[in-house]
Amino acid sequence: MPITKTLFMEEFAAPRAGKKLNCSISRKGKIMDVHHLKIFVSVYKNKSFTRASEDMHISQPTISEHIKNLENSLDCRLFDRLGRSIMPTAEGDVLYPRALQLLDDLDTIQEEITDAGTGVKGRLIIGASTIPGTYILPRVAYSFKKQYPDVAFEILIEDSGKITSMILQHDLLCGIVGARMVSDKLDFEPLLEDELVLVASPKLLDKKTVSVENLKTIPFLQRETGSGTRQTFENYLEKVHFTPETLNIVASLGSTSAVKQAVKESLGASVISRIAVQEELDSGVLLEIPILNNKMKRQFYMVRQNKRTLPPQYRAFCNHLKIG
Amino acid sequence: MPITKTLFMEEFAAPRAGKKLNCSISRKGKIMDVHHLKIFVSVYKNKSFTRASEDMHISQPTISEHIKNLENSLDCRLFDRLGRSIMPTAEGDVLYPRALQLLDDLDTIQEEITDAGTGVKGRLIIGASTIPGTYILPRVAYSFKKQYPDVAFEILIEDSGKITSMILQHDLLCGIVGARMVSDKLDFEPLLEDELVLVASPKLLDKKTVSVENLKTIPFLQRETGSGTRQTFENYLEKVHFTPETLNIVASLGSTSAVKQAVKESLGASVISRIAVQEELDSGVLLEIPILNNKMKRQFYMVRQNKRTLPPQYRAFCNHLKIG
DNA sequence: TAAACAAATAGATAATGCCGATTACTAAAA
DNA sequence: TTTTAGTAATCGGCATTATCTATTTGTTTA
Repeated sequence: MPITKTLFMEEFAAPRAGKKLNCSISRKGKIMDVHHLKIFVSVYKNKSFTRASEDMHISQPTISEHIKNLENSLDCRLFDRLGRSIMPTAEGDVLYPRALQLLDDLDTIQEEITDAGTGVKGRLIIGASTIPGTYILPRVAYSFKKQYPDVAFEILIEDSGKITSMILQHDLLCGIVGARMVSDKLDFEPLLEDELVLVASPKLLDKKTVSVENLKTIPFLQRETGSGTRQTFENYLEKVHFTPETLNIVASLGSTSAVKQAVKESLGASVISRIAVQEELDSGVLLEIPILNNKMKRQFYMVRQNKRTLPPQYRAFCNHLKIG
Repeated sequence: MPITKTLFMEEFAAPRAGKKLNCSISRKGKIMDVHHLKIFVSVYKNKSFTRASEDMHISQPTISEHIKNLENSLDCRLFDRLGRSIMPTAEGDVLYPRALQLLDDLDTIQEEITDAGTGVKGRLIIGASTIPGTYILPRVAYSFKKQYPDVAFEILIEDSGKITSMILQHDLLCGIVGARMVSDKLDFEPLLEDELVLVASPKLLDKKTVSVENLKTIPFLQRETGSGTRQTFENYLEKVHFTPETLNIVASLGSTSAVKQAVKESLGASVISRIAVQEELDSGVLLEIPILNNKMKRQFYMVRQNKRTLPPQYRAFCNHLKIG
């Protein structure tokens, strides 16, 4: 979504008019470069070509040559050669402070680049599907922020399919999802295991267990296509040779909490992440009904483009997830 | 004097501590140069090495090479190569606006240098001895300012010797003096002719003319050593085989107006530029006493170091003097 | 799978940077 | 004046770098 897209595309997309052929046909083709400026500054400070050459550990003829080049590219004299000594011209006097400034700016840029590559700070946008985004990431974000206070942590919750495709389109750098997608561009790294459990309101069902076959007799609530929960469930059904179409689907809902709410209101049963219903199970509002001889394990993955370089705050976050 | 010295020496003299061996032992010895940055900017804008190469009229491998160099010198990746496309890394995103800024600054410097070499503006300090500084330059300055309003005109009045030596020491770029000095470093260009006249108060003398011989009978006021007026006068005496020591010197004074005042008060006679006493001669306060068969002509010169490059406002002033 | 496209690599050549030795010039000293 | 010392410019040559074309490698699309 545009929220995150701007992160990468803002200036990248701007064509910026003007300043076209400014490097085309200059007198000698030579352009004022950084090295020239460094030498100029040294000559100006030392008031001597020879002393500048000692200062910079290069030969005096090289200094002469570079100053000449610089003078040619600027089309002016920078120093009057007076025999025993030199004096800067008006142009030299103008150039000197600017050159110092420019070299300073260059150093600053170098520092900023280094910092951008090592400083754990800035926006950290993690895409996540419902379960990790709601029940896992907030905790992780808290402890991460404590360690790296300069990071602005943002959690973007969409279903697993949406998150994955955003990463494919470079709208997002990494995410935590509950379903793998076949793509050789993406890395999926297993993070933690979850279990889907069949839950129902005690008013709807009070059986202790069900067999797979019995499933088709139960009114059923399901998630939308693209949901990792749904995909895990369907994979499970396939594995146990149960045709999903024979389920008695009473509704398709767009979020875990919507499904949970509907289950609480006895509209049907559903399979939901244990982690998302743990509270309700503990309090007895919902009932877990084990399926005979089977568990629906599912894995959450960290997903990212395998070719993209992650900024340091993202790398730190990935480490944080694996370690703590 | 320090007033003008600062013009050339201010930053020139400052050694500026710190930032010593910062260019010494970097990984590949390569330094981020302007050309690299231009190529980087083009790649970033075009989102493609190939399109950047077309844009800049160099080959694609050259672009690859330069980006690689830049990446090495910054010790980071700037673009992730994704196969068909590229995306800037966080470092690339940081570098881009800075690089644009830096290239802009460079252009600005070029413009400023050009301007410094052609723009008739800024301080214009003209050294002058008493006569030209008092009776000629103010008029010239007025008409010059009218033509070039951006010039700050300053007249520094010292005697001819002082002005000339300041120019020799680079404390001044040009001056107008009434006496030549033998030096192969200086250019003296004749500007205008003046005449020294023998003047006295009517109370002191009422002769119509005097002979050279009669001079020793007259109480005489003279200028200090270094004065162009005095030197011209002594040259004259030498030419007519008159020994200056035989003059009846009653006082040596430090300025033309001091001498003039003293003459008015009948302390003695003196030789003064006609231009400086024209008013008094016209009104009859002072009397011009021609010396038989002789005129004391003297020349004013524009003087400057022959090796120094003059800034544009100085060149414009020199032209102005010759023409108008 | 083949075709098209983009960047990386390789090998060759031209341009440039850099050096040491020398020259030319100036200023100071003998 | 001549000599000496100091400083920048020039020269010839070597080393490095920039750039090119041709090719390879890898990715995406048909």
